Amino acid sequence: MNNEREFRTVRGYQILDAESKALTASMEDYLEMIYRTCGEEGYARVNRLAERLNVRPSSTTKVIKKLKDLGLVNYQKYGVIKLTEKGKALGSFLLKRHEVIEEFLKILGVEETRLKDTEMIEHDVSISTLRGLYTLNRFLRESPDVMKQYEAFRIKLKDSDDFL
Amino acid sequence: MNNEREFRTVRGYQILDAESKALTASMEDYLEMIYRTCGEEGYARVNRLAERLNVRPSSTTKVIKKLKDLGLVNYQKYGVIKLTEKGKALGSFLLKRHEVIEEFLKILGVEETRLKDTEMIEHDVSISTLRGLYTLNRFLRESPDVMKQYEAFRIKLKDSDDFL
DNA sequence: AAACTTTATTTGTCATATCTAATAACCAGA
DNA sequence: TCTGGTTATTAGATATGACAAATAAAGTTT
Repeated sequence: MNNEREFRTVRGYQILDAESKALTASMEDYLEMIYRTCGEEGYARVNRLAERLNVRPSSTTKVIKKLKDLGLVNYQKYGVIKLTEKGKALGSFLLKRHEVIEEFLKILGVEETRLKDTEMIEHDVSISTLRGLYTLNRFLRESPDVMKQYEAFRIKLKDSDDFL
Repeated sequence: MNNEREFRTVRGYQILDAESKALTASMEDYLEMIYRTCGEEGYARVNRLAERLNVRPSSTTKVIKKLKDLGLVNYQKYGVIKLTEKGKALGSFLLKRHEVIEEFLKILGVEETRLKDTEMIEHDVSISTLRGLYTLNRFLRESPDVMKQYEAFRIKLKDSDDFL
């Protein structure tokens, strides 16, 4: 048997991805938040981002510089942060991705940890998985009867709980 | 409106989690692989783990030491690695979690990147999400008719593709 | 038991992503 | 225009998790 599937540590993938020039998870978080903030407030600033992301302004400055180097934002020292076209496109994808995952977790019935789970998971889903989630969301959204069956099943299982 | 949800970067959560003494993603990978390997081969060794995880033995040594400090494995220099009772319990949970996620991705129709996605996502799901996935897997597994509907829906959507 | 092979450890490096403390630039009111 | 408050940057520190190269211990073979 060649049952040796290619396992990797998470960090292994991060290194792999960094080589193919994608954003890091952290940069994705910042970009997504810039996109949100520009949408809601017209522009973004270091302190505002830091506040919304629960990090220090100094950390934010560093990341903004990287995003600028990648041509995703326009920015100069002490100024406002705005997205380039490229940044808007990416930002909009990131936000959409977030929403797809969050909707899915809502369907699953995750309440308490939904935002946290979304923020953890969003960086790690491939396009393929994301499409799958999107499709499943739609399927369940558009089939209320199935959704009802599912909810009934969930409740039924709640007591006869053989896992966890 | 107090619409200020508590956003965090991934690293933000990692730091939060580290304080509550959980394993890091990396340590989980190693522990899961030790569990697999002990199951399949009776025991684990540094080189074997390094090989299966696609890392270097030197990296492995470091992590094994940490797992030992946490009371999850028995190990001494140049020896074999075995799980403590605590380690077995955790390892078994980690493997189960892996399987739940992988089954779900299979249902979603993720093929190419299924293993990779699983390995990325598994560290990031809460118990609550995991339960949800487990339940959904069972629901779909036990309702072949719904599964068929879902597959039909997926195929129908494939052409009229309004997302990605 | 000496030589050779396999296995594992040590040491030092690199990159990411955070933080704190000190400093600098900007801006508005008196 | 000076000056105080806000905003942002810089510099230096810490932690994680990976790597390679050199070294050391253990095991095997004759």
